Amino acid sequence: MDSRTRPRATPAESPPSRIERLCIERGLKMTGQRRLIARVLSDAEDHPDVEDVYRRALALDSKVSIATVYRTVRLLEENGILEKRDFGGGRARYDLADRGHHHHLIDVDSGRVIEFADEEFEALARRLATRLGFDLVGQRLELFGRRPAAEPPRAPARRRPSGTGT
Amino acid sequence: MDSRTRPRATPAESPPSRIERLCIERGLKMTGQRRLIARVLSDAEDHPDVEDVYRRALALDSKVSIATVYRTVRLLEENGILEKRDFGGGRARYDLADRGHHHHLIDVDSGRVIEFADEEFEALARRLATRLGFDLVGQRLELFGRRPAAEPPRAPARRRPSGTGT
DNA sequence: CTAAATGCAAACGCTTTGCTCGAAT
DNA sequence: ATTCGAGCAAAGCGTTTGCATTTAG
Repeated sequence: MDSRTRPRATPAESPPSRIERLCIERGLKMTGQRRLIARVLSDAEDHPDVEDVYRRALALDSKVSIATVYRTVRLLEENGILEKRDFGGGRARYDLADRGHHHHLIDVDSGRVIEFADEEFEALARRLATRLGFDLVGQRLELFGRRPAAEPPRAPARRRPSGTGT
Repeated sequence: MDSRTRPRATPAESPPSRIERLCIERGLKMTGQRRLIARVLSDAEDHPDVEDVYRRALALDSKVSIATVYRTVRLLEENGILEKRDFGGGRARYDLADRGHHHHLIDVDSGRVIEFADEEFEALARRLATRLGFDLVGQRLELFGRRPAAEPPRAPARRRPSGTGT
């Protein structure tokens, strides 16, 4: 609230994040909190859920409400900037849309998420849809895996494995 | 409450449903409502959500609470009798576990769900996991498709397309 | 200046749970 | 008789929304 945080005075503060640029391109009104959220998401290398984004945003500048994060994340999704993912467990996760088509392998022991893409799978998916009499308009592939027993899994990680991904 | 509904007097009422048999095998206590829910699920050829099950159960005998449906469905899942599916949209859907490994194609216009299985995909999934350094312990494949424009889709069916599937 | 975004708290939809009463074994 | 299930209503969790205030363009 005082001078230390310096809300949004100098626009030359820091270079616009990738998402911020995309927002401007699309003519979205850029508020301080949108810029903040845009940065958090641009910098994210994982698949944060809304609360992750909220926490990281607070850590950077502190003055966003979770409602705004929800609204912004939805706005970005509607504008094709973000993609909403559903890995089960209630929370929605997000990642940049322009990272291209990819799927996920979830390490069931650590909760870590690995991205991958595969041509062969794309082709197979299309073939399967066709065989069933449909045009493929979307797909979702998730693999759940476990590292082959090298060391005994120390922490089965129950609630909220989130966080680290990639 | 009165004689019309005849709660659970004669055990010879009707032959036990498949799920009821499985429950008995596993030594689960069989109450009237469990028998009822077991029948609804055994007869279901689609992927009902809890409320579907609840409604169908009420239609058959009327005297179950939705809490019991939730509890029973969870019990059955924990006993490997049911599988919980998440097709997005908040509601969990269920189907018999012993229908074997299969995947789903969701008709995005009608919400209808088509099941299919594919050897080639299974093999590919295993290969992908291996390539990433994991043992495959689970997978989820969903295709979203649209019938090639033969007739214009009459009802885009937004909320709760549920119901018919297969 | 005007339309739109934010914050806050209340509302929401699905699911779970605490507690008491009733039923299954 | 004893243990476990059922019913009901309240609570929980992630997400959305109404409304008054602030802000971007």
